[in-house]
Amino acid sequence: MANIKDIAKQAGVSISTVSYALNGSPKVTAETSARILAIAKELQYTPNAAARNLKKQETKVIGVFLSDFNGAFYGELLQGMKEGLKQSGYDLVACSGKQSHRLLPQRMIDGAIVLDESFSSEELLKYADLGHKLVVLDRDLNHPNVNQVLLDNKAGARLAVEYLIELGHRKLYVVTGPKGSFDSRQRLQAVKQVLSRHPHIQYIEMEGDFTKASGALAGLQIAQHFSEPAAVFCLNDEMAIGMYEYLTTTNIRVGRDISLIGFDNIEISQYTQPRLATIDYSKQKWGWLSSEQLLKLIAGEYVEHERIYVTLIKGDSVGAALSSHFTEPF
Amino acid sequence: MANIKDIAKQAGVSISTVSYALNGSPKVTAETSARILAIAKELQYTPNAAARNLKKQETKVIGVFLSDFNGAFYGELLQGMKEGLKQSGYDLVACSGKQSHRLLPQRMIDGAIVLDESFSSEELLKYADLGHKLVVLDRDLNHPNVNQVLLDNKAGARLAVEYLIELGHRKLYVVTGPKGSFDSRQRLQAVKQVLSRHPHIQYIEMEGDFTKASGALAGLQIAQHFSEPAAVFCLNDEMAIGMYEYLTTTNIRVGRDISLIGFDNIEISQYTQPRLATIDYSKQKWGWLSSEQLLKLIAGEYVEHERIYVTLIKGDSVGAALSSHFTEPF
DNA sequence: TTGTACGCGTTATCAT
DNA sequence: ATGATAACGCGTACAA
Repeated sequence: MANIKDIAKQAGVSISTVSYALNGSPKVTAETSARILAIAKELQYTPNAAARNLKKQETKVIGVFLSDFNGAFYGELLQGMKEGLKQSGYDLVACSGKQSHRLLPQRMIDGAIVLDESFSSEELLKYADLGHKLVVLDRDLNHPNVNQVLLDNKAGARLAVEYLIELGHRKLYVVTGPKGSFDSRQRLQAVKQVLSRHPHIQYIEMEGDFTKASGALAGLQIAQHFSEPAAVFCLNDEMAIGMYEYLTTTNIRVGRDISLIGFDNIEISQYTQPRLATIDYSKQKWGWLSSEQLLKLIAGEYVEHERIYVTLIKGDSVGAALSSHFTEPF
Repeated sequence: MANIKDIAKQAGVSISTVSYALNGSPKVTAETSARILAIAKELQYTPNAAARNLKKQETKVIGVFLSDFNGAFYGELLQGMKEGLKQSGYDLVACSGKQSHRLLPQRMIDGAIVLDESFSSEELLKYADLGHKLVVLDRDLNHPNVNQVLLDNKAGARLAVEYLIELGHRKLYVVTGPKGSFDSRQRLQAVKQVLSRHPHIQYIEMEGDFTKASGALAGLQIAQHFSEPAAVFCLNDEMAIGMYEYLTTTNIRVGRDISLIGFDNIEISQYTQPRLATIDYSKQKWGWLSSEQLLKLIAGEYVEHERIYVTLIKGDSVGAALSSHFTEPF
């Protein structure tokens, strides 16, 4: 593997001349430069990143820490991040697992975007204190070196619950995410806020973990005690899909007996019959904005926290509560 | 950010002593070592990867090049790779896009696993010639620095087609993947091999591109000209699911009018009603084996190409051709 | 154009 | 037996 020294030898010049030529500096004559470039190509020269990183104190790589690589969910997000890095000269690498955290403190990456609940906030703060630049998508973390790009979870949950209430539903199941989840906590908080203004609503909370399986399980429990039409708000689509799939194996009809709404608008949600009502937001934009914010942080620019807005997507998985229920005596 | 020099100053020793202590060398007394370690922790010392990589000529990071981050497909694969790297001291980073190819020649990674048709074989061979270690999952590439871990595509396609033929089907649609796809080519070749032994089978080839949308489109075309029960082999599940979803909106019933089989056994496939017949293989094992092979290549060990075996998963999306068709005169 | 110091950790060599 | 000195890996950038 040829290095800058080999080229210098071949060209009969000093290594600094080679470096200048390779970097397009005007300090080298066009002919010398051309000769050097030709030799570099011939020797298949590629700069050694370690040496360059060492000198420049930067790698031009940013990392994304994900809790896992599953779900069509991440695809769009990462795609958006790449979009935000286009022509910035930065590359993106995705990592998962505690092992790879070392990339940050060891400075193999110039900054990181974090979407991994299992990455503790203490650890993140430690890195931020050491000067590392971070963008977090899944927690509230205030530090000059940390920027937040968060979903407007509360607005989303409000939209969902109010939609159900408007349609006349008076019995609401909510299937939560895992205990540690920031998104789940925020969504649940908003649900409770809305419900505090509607004390007549019967509210049943069920614990899930954002997986399809936990949604199916919740569906099973609801089906077992089914007595009257009800609304179900699964705090993410994954669980809503799990419940939907379970319910199709029963007599309970989604959209008639159970009004089901999710959160995230993942790809499958538009394919269910009837279509799953859900809360939508642009994953592309989320990713794009995150990487952009990180670049600014790295550049030392001032950045304010960003918020990703959400919208309600109506779907026939949610039906109107039958008016008979209103007229029935309690 | 503290470096080894700062620690040496604090401890009143030389930097080499610090280095020895940090690396657990027996050349330093236990007390000195303990003192140094304490100071290192206090100063929150973390080695600079660039400096270490420069000296050691390795990064202990391997890269995976993917064509995109979509599809639940990659999750298990990457999970498997991580498994194969456990306790090897290596970390895994996933990349996508031509931009990030630089990580390999610039030696930011010690080797790479490639599952990206858009990464040209010429480029890969160039890197291999330069001494970089590669494992390819999506092409036939022979080079001492390249190892192949390929699916047994041909066996899978044979299983699928023979299954359909055994059930009496005499009309077969095959929906292919994109032209450049190695997997698609291999599967198609095997299909034709089997069919050459069954000249009486009516064979219709349709071009797809491995996306759900292209499967749906193929389904539309089949539905428009539907006249008699037929079998369809979509060369991946993604397309089969797309077709399945489209067909549910028509009068054509999967498993009765159209016998549908896919390839990959992705997660959704087990949830369709009726269950999608498909070809299964362990994505975990594929990933695990790939990373293991790469580690061996990097270690300079001799490795032979590996093959991932496949099995047939029967499902009610495939039904027996009605015997009436046999007794009918031609 | 060129010489050279620098970034930082590793390790062989030399001195105590 | 301990520990210090210095060379090394490679590219960058300033001074000469």
